Amino acid sequence: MLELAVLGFLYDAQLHGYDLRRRIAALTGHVRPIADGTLYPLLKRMEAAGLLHRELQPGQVAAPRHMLSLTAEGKQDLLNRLREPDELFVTDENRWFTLLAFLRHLDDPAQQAAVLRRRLRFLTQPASFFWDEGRPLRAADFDDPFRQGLFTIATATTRTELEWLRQTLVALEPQA
Amino acid sequence: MLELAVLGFLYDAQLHGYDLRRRIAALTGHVRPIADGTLYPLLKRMEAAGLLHRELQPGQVAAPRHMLSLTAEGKQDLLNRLREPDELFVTDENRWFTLLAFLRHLDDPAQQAAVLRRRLRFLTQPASFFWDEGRPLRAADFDDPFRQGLFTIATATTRTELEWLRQTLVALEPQA
DNA sequence: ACAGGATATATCGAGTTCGAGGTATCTTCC
DNA sequence: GGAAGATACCTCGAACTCGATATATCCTGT
Repeated sequence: MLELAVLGFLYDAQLHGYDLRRRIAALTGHVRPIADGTLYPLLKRMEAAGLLHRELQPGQVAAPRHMLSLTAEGKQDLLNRLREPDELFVTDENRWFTLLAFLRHLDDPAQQAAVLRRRLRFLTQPASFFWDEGRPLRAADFDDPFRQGLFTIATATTRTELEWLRQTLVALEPQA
Repeated sequence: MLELAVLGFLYDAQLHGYDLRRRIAALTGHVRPIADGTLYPLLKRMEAAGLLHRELQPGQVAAPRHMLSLTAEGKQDLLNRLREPDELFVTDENRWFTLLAFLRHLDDPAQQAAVLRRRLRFLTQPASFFWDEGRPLRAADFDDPFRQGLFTIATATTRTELEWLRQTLVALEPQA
């Protein structure tokens, strides 16, 4: 997920690590300020893999910045990840949102639609947070307000997303 | 998060590892079937820490089951985690949902309300997925449908949750 | 003049997680 | 009778993440 976010942000603009870090923190939900010890080694790995290019820009504001940009290979890698995301990116809320943030980079509406269809398929499968003997439990099966809240929030989210998905698919698939 | 889920499920009933694994997979969103290699070592660590008790139940259905239950210390540990969750459990969607699933075990309505208030405080802070020069960007700042969808879904979710939080707080805090 | 905080990058060790592989039993279907 | 698949547990190495620690500059307030 982190790699996708790095690639996605750099597709638009050159950034330095510190800036990248703030943007990723905001995107993944203000929520999960990724550690220095995670980001900088990741950037080195990605540079070593030929996805990133690094350019030293001495003393702009404070310490010298390492301006990062995508190589041709890095751009291609981003597009591949967007076109054929791992199943986890379709099923996991956080990863799916990260993918959505950058799906516009995938230039072909048909390919964008195909990704949305995978999410649609996932969301329309029967699901529940709790099961008893193979039977899915519903909000009415609980008397505590917290699990009811869980269901209330999840249901509202799913309904909103399904509505958006269907509308957007109509716009992306002109005649079908 | 995993530890909280293990403690939460075992607070209600004895379970064996395999069953626990299915329940956790369903709760964390069908989405993230945790690996054997994660769960079993975790259970061993928790047993070594005195949180779990293990009892061998030979050949019920297939291989012998290790029925797990909470020790007194394990129950206390769950209640502590629910009463004073780390900040990440308040801000990260997945963790917060896990916490919500078991908040009923915390018997005191005042303590439950205090936890909900922390979430309320977090959700009412200004937030955005994207920023430009310190200014939060809004849905209208984007012309691609995917980022607009991101905002649409997030807004709907937050509104639903805020409504639920406020209603539930009224019920939990009788006169205040 | 100097402290504190933001900017900016980096490394290291400890702890976690994943994925692949292994073992064994029971049930179902052909 | 045998294969396949679900049940049930386990270990190991590779990879990753976090938190602590370090360094250095610039800006702001006192």
